[in-house]
Parts: sequence; structure tokens; C-alpha cells
Amino acid sequence: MGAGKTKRMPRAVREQQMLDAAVRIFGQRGYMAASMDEIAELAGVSKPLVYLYLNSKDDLFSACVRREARALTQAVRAGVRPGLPPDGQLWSGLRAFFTHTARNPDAWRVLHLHARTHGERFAAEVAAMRADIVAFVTQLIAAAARDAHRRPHLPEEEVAGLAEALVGAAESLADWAGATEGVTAKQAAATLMNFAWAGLGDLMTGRPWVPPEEPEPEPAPVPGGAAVPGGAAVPVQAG
Amino acid sequence: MGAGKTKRMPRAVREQQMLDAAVRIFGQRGYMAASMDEIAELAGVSKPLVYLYLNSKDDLFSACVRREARALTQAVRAGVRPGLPPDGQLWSGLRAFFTHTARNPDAWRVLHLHARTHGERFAAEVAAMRADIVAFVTQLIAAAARDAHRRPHLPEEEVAGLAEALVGAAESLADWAGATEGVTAKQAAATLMNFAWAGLGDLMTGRPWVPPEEPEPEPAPVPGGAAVPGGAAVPVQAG
Amino acid sequence: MGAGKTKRMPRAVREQQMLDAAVRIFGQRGYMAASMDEIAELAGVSKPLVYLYLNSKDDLFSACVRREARALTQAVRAGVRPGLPPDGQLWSGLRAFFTHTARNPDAWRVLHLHARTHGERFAAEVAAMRADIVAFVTQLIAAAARDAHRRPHLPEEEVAGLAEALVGAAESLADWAGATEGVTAKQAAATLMNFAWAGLGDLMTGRPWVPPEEPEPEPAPVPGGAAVPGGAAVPVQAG
Amino acid sequence: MGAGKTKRMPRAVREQQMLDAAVRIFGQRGYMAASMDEIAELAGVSKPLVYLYLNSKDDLFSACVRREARALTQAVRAGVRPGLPPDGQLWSGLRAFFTHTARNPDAWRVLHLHARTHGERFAAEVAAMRADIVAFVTQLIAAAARDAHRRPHLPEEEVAGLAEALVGAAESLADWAGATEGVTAKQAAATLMNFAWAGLGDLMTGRPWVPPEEPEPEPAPVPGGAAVPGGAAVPVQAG
DNA sequence: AATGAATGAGGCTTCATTCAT
DNA sequence: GATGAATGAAGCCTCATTCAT
Repeated sequence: MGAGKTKRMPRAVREQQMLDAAVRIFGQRGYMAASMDEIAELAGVSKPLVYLYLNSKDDLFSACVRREARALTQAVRAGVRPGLPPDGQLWSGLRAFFTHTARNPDAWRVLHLHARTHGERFAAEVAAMRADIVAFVTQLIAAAARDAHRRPHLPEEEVAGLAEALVGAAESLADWAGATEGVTAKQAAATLMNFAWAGLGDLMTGRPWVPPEEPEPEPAPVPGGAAVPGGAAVPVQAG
Repeated sequence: MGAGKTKRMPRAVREQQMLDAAVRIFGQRGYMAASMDEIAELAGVSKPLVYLYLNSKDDLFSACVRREARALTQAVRAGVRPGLPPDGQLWSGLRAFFTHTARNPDAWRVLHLHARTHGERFAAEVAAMRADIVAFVTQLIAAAARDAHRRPHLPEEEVAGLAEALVGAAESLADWAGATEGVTAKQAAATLMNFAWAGLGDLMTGRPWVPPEEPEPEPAPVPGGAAVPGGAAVPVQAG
Repeated sequence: MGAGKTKRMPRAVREQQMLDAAVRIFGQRGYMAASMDEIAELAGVSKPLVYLYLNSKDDLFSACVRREARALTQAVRAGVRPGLPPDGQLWSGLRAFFTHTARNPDAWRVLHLHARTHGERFAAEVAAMRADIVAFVTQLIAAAARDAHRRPHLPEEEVAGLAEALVGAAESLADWAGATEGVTAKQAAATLMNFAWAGLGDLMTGRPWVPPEEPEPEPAPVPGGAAVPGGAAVPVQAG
Repeated sequence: MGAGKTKRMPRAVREQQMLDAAVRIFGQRGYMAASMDEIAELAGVSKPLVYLYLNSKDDLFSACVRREARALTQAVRAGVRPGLPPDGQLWSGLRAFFTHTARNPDAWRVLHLHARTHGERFAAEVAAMRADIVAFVTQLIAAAARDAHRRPHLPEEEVAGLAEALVGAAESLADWAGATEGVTAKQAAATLMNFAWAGLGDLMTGRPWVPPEEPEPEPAPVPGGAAVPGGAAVPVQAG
């Protein structure tokens, strides 16, 4: 029963207990499958109290997302070593990121899996957090590009895509590390740095990968369902 | 909606219509939030018919996952140009991947977002598909490593992590491309190749990125919830 | 299944197959829990054919009840040896009864358990059959009473009650014999004859059992639910 | 309906109200045909409350069966006059039995008709109750047999069958009394005592009924369904 | 004579949410 | 500050029954 029967706690404390419980349940079950009953029980309080303090299931979830997004952002920022060169800063930031997600798997699931799944409102909150991190990475890459002599700048759009890829790879690796026994935060960070920075390094010294000369590949002919006479009754989603 | 009221179709056709509708609804709402009513209505049939043919919500979802996993795998395999060197094969495979996901965004959401969220059974089905693709990429990387003179092999574990990172980055970029106006499949593939292959190229010619010498970074101090006197009532998940 | 795929049978045969299947399913599941799907499948035909021939679930059940009531009545009548004295006739009739119910357990369940449970219509059909048998027994008892010299008649109401008790005991014993391994029809009949006829014999020779003199027993004070302050909200059923 | 709209009652009271309503509905309709809607309405509460307290239709039925089985057993035990000779004890017990069943006809239908029909679980609960009563009767018969001089004991198996027949007859008479206007509990008990005890009295003084000498009767020739060319498509149940 | 295709209606169950204390 | 009692709304699933061939 969570906190046992320690009654009459100040409001702020009770609220955090509720959020702790909610993150746990939301993380494991997802928004829809989580029940307010379960959350209240795990928090050790009655359901009406949850409503009194957090108003509704939606608001409760939103509070979880905001709290955990903030915690993650802060953890990453706090982990970065300011004085280092760009790659050192990235390395330290990644380590903080993987450490935090490994220690708070339910929070990470809430942010990465469930918040993006459930609706515009939460997706936007997560997107804001993500944009914050992407901006930070973008700036690191740009700084690194300035440092490299041979080639003045990477074009801005290119940098945006690269930062996106890097953050995306980090997110996927966080999932992977969380699901795979024996992969530490440090190893995950090292793998990603190897994968990313060496490549970025080449880019920045003017040696990008170039696609082979070839005729346009025909796009995959029949993408999904309509392998049946009569065709798809439901119009295919716009590309 | 959908096909209009064309009654009395043969079973196989109706089944595909139902799957089309289900992929769409599941993709947009997620498993739990999707309702059988909505799916039946979009498919243009009554609910009992859906149950007669697909048996249950679980089985319907499973059928969606299997159909779309197969379609995606086949699209990628079909897109790969067999005769090319490893980087050319990867390039063509990535283009097919991004093209397919861009054309079937709901299917991609089902596979990447919802199936992994909802339960062991579906997660396993998606994991199998993913393993298939990861294996393919792993083999490409290994082949490329053999082709490079200077360094005989990358260690096998390293290759596994790299393939994972590459596929993860691809998945994240697919989400990103799907959410961002004006990013084409070709651009996404190019960005990823630049990001990944140039880096891999360096790795394979014996120039990995090396971490700077530095003292251990303190792990992020306050990870998540308990920023409040009295501490967390719910024990934090083990790291 | 059932009859295999022997198509195009004359109507009468198909109807009997359907009734066979229906008796089996109704006997095992009861009216409500039996499904027309299951019955049609066991009969080896499609559902619309069942409706074409037997019209509705209600009518199908009714046909089962009528067929099996008739079969039971006839079996008993056929089993009675006409020339014997009353006890011999009863003995032979009981043997036929227990034999028939033992051989057709599902039919017996339909008549004794389910038809009486499901509604006025079927209860009436079974009651008619039962009345037929009770009348037969009543007449035997009356005949026996006439044969006995010492006491002219048992009063008619008394005879009715006795016949009812005898038939009731027979029905209960049929259930018991059906549920208990190793009890044959013959044994059940012998037990009942011992139980009933010896007693009836005494009655008919003017030696009834007489109740002891005693004060009226207080009726069981609070029979069922209302052991709780506030009393029963639902009025107790009329006595 | 029922209690009017007296809201906010303590749980125990509401639970009894629900059981009262459930016994009534189950008794009249049977398990399958009873609907939770109807029960909730008769109890004067909303359906979710029924589920909150009683958990499921199955559990609700089970609670009814247990409550009523216990009530019936206790009513019979309480009705027996301990000091009397065996026939007096039986007489008093039977009167209590018929009185209780007459006052609680729906409860009696639940126990005797529906619980035995619906599934192993409930059948077992009723069987336990019945075994309790049969054991009591068995012991009475055995005691009476000891009291009678001329014949030392009835064999044990014989006593079991007789007790079964007696209880069965009682059950059937309870149904009959419940369905027939103007038959009182006292009359039903008297009829059964006359029927049973006089017979048992003869048995116990060594004058059993003996079957007439006769050739084996041919078993009833065509028992049930297959009076039709082509024979039964559904195999007849094993005898 | 026979059936594949299809559905309106209804039942069990759960859940977010509120009242009254 | 906190809760036991209670419900409207909605979801999954099944079934008896019919239509068109």
C-alpha cells in the first residue's frame, strides 16, 4: 500500500506521492489502461483525494509528463561539462541522458512511449522538451563545425536533420538499453558517440558520404493491404 | 463511409477492408482508445461481422500487426539493390524503408508506437520483424568491414550495437519525417546515410572516436520525483 | 461433423437429426446456454436450414420436449405387464422408467430439469406428460386399495398425494441413479418399490403412520436474508 | 422499486438487499435468463454497485446459493425435536423443511432447480448441503432400525438408497406443494410420513416387498429419437 | 434442398467522476 | 484534510434471426 497509513500529510507531499504512483502506473500500463483506482491505491490515498488535488485523469497525466520532462531536461543539462570541446560536452550529456532514463524507466516510458501516443496536448508537451534538447545538440554540432577549418559551415537544414537523427538514435538506444540485460549507460553512450561523432567528424572535415550513381529505384509497388481483388475500401492514408 | 454500402462481398475482401480500417483507427488512437464500433463503422460493416471474421479485439490487432510487419519487411527487401556494395545496398534499403513508412503512416504508428506499448504478445511480433531488419543491417556492416583493408573486423558486439543504433535512428527519423512537413523519404535517407555511413566508414578504417580523459561525471543528482520533503512514498524503480 | 457431409436427405430425416442434436445440446447446456450455432453444427447442417424446418429456438425446444415426453410415456406404457396385480405392474413400469431415463440422460435432463425451468409453455407440456404418468400410478394405487379387504378405500385426495410422492421419488431416484456410478435401473426400481410399496401396503391394510402428540412447532424464525438491521428491502416472497 | 430511493446505506445492508433481489430474479428466471440489470433495478441500486460488492454474476449467484443453502439447513436442524424417537424427529424435520421451502419458494427454486443446472461449481455447493441432510436422515433410519427388534440391521447400502429416496420424495413434494394451491406444509409432511415411514416400518420389521416371479422384461425397445429411416445421425449417449 | 453473408438487440463488465459526510 | 457510497456512460462480445442466392 505505498506509504502505509500515514495520514494528514501536507498537500505538497501528498501530491508528489500521487505523481510517483501515477508515473509508475502510467509507465507500465499506458494512459488508457491505467485506472485511477490503481493509482489511488498505490499512492495510499482515496480516489476523491486524487481528484481534489489533481482534478482529472488528463490533468494528472499532464502533471506527470511535465514533471518528468523537466526532470529529464535538467538531468541532461546538469550532466554537461561546460568547459569541454563540443564532443566532450556531447559525451557527457549523453551519459547523463542514458543514466537518467535507465534509473527512471517508467518516467522514460511515459515520455517516450505514452505521451506521444495519447493526444495532441501531451505530444506537444513532450515535443517542447525534445526541442529543447535538439536545440542544445544543434548548437553543439554547429560549434564543432565552426571549429573545423576545412569547411566553413554545414548548411543549417543539414544540421537540423543531423541533430534530429542523433537525438532519435539516442532515444532508440535508451529503449534498447532498457530492454537489454547488461547494457550500461556508459556503453550505450560510447556506442552512440562512436556511431555519431566519427561520422559527424568526417562530415565536418568535408568528406560526406555520397550516394552511388544509379537509376531512381521504383518505390515499393504494393505497400500494404490491398493484395485482394476489389481493392482497398478504405482510402489509403495520404503520403 | 469508406466503401459505401456495397453489400455481400466475399469474405477475403471484407477481411481486408476490416484490416484497412483497423490499421487506420489503431494507428491514430492506439489499441486501448480504439473502439470496435469505430472500426466497424469505418469498414462499413456491423460489429458482429468483425467478430465473426476476426474474432476479438486482440486478434484483430494481432492481424494488423502481422500484416503490416510483413508488408514493411517485404518493402525493404524488395527495395534493396542486390548487386551494389554495402553502402549502396543500405542506401537503397533505407529509401524503401522511408518511402514505405511515409506512405503508410498509420501502419508505421501501429508497429512502432502501439504494438510495442500494448503487451508481450505484440511486442514479440514486432521484435521479430525488427530482428529481421537488424540482422540484415548487421550483415551489411560486417561485409563493409571485411571490404575495408586497414582493420580486419569490428568486434561482433560492437557491430550489434551499431546496427541497433542505425535502425533506431532510422525509426526515429521516420517518425520525424512523418511529423515534419516537406521532408521527403529521399532526404531522410540521405541525412541518415551521411550521419551513419561516414561515421561507420571512419570506424572501419580504424579511426574511432575516443572519449576525452576526464573524471567520472557524478550521476544526475535528483532524478525524478522526490524534490519534496518527506521523500518518495512510492519506492523508485531499481536502476 | 455429426453425420458427415451426406447432403440432400429427405426432410423427415434431417428433422430428426436436428432434434437429436438439439436434445443433446439442450440437455447438456440448458435452454438459454444452448446456441443455435452449436446445434446446427452438431446436426451437420447450416443454421438457416434449422430455421426453415423448425422455425425458432422456442419451437425447436418445444419439439424436443414433445418428442421426448412422448418417447418416455410410451416406454413406460410399453414396459408395464398388463396381466399382473397392481404391485407387479408398478414394478415393471418403474423398471421401464429407470431404464429409459438411464439410456437417454440428455432427454431426461431436458424434461426434468430444463423444460420446467424455462417457461410456462414448456412446463405445461411436461406437466401434461407427468399427469399422464401420475394418473396411471393413481389408478394402480386405487386398484390395490380395492383389492385389500380390510379397508374399503383410501380417500381420493390421499391417493393423489401418494401418487405424487411416488412419482416424485422416482424422478429423484432417476437423477440419483444417473449421477451415481454403478446403480442400475433394476436396483433403483427395487429400492423404490421397497420404500413405497411396503409402506403403501400398510396404508392399505389400515395401518397408517400416526404423528406423535406434540405442541405445534414454532416455524423456523428468520428463514433467509434479513439478519441485518434495516430489514429486507425486497419484500419476502408470499408463502 | 423495492426499498424506494433510500440512499447511502451501509455496505452490509445493501449487500443483503442485493442478495434478496438476486434470489428472487434467479429463482424466477434461472441463472442464464436473469439479467444483472433486472437484479440491480429490483434491489434499487445501480449496476456498478452490484459489481462493486458482489463482483460478478457468477459470484453473485454463488453467494445466493451459499446463503440459501445455509438458511435451509439451519431451518431443518432448528426444526428437529431432539428428544423424540426417530419417526418423531423425522416428522418434525420434514415439517420444518416444507415450511421453509413454502415460505421461500424462490430460494428453493434456486437451490433445487437452477443451481444444479448451471455448473459444477454450484452443483457441488448444493450437493454438499444435500449430503448434510441425507446424512441426517440416514442416521435416523439407522437408529429406527436398531430400535426395531425383529431384524437387527438394514444393510448399509440399502439405508443409503432409502435415505436418498426419502429426500428425493421430499424435494419433489416440495415442488408439488409449491405449485399446488391449498396444500400446506403440514399436509405435505403427513403424506410423506405416511408414504415413507409406514413402508420403512414394514421394512424394519422384516417384511419387505418382494418382486413377483416373472421373466425378464425386454428393455423398452426404441427409446427415444430414431424412429426414422436412416437412423440417428447423432450417436445416442452411452447407457 | 441448402447456405454464405450479414445484423439489431441485448448482456456482462469497467471506469472516470461526484456526493454527502 | 479525507473518504465511503454511488452512478452515467461506454466498451467488448454473443446470439437469434434474416436475406439473397
